[in-house]
Amino acid sequence: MSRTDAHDAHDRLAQVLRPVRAGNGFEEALEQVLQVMRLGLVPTGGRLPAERDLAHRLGISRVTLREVLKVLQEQGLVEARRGRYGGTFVLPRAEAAGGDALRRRVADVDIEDLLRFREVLEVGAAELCAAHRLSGERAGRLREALARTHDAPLADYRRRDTLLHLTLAELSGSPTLTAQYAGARARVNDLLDCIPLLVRNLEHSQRQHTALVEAVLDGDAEAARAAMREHCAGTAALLRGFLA
Amino acid sequence: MSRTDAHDAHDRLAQVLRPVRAGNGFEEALEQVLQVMRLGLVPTGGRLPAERDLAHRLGISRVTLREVLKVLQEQGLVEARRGRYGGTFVLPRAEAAGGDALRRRVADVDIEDLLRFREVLEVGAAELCAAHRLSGERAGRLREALARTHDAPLADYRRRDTLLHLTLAELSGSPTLTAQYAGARARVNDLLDCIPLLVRNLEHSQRQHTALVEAVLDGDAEAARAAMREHCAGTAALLRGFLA
DNA sequence: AAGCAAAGGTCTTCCGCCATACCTTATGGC
DNA sequence: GCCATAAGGTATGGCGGAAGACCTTTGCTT
Repeated sequence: MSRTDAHDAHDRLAQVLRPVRAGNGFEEALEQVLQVMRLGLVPTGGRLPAERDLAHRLGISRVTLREVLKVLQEQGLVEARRGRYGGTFVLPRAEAAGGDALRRRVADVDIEDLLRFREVLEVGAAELCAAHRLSGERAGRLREALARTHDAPLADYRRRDTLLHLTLAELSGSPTLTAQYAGARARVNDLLDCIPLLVRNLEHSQRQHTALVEAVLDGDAEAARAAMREHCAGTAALLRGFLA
Repeated sequence: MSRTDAHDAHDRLAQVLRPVRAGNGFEEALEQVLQVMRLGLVPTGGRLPAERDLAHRLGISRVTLREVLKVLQEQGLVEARRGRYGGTFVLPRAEAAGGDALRRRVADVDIEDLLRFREVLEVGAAELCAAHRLSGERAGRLREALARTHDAPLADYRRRDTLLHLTLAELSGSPTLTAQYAGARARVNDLLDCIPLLVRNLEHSQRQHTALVEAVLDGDAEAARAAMREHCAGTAALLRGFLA
């Protein structure tokens, strides 16, 4: 083994060998539940899965999950209701709520890393979808998701936007890609929560969405990729501008 | 919340809420160490990081790591040497060794998912690298990695090929992308280990590598993307052909 | 030849998390 | 109006894994 080889290998080990569990099980579970809320998969007022179910899905014990939910309750993010048809419900975000936690999370995000990774996933998903030529039912889901962003009240725009992109990721046909995108998008949403929502950007975004969906449905991979790249570049520029 | 909305959310929760720890810490650590070996980051005869160091990097205790290493020793994959300048060394693969484990791992891989995800990452990395216009030192690393695949003995080709692609991923400037690619590539290598290595494919692969690197160094994003997509499609077709 | 340093090998203590069972509350159906 | 049911709330015992100190081996350095 040459010297260069050894050097390369050493550097790479550092990149590949990552902690097998980021923090303890509790923290990871907390991140996941927060992710579900940040992605808007459970909207304000909606109910999270029952504790037993959720714990099972996350692969943790109910005791640990309840630790997580306790924290979320204390932060005023969710509310537990007892009795049949009870559950854990997502509360409307009380502005300041979680502000500290948010700022802390955002502080140690590598923004360039995130934006690049996100772009790669999104552009790739768009291209795959276009190349597949989405079948009727799937094309319908995409159109539906797009339409929902159009008649969205301002307060729900981010959520429906997220859902549109998530739909595209799903339709790419790679569950791994979907999961990775979900994680990346949750982090992007954290960043977006730190900057103002400008109506002008929103309109621009709408046009790009429309062009993107059309390209995908036309099976025009080139155009789909270009549209998505432009769309991502827009968000990226916005975030870099406000946060850099 | 409309019915459709609820339905979507339910389906998506299943995709996003994944077990917080796939198996126990031991199994995850085993996967990671195997990954390092499968990627060829530590070549045959090479030494893994010291136990204390490795355990620290993986975020597990030394006791647990030693469980992992014990298994690898029993499988004849590594050898422990005591004393100063001792360590855990990777043994030459004794053909049958790990064959069972390999077949088991391969059996429950979603091949389409993996190949799609891999293509997205690779194509994205190539495009990012081309768009960045690699600086001198970084361009040098890429050229170096390419040259190493050219004068590779057949037995070491897979490893150097992996290292070339890994270099490209690194140069994309997104650590997350690098890490994800490493994981995906380790799984791809598992699949490749199940099929014969054809010299004809290898030559073809070489030409594609050369074209790819040239495009990247030229800063021609279009060409880089096209070259990489073709390259991935080649491997994918090969794997689908042999394993489908 | 002595000894120091760096590695693997061993042991003990303690905490976190899991599994399980059971209690309490609220609602809709009979 | 009762009560079955589905949800959250509580308590207990057991085990896996983390932390850290220590022992043993070996080879280079002086």
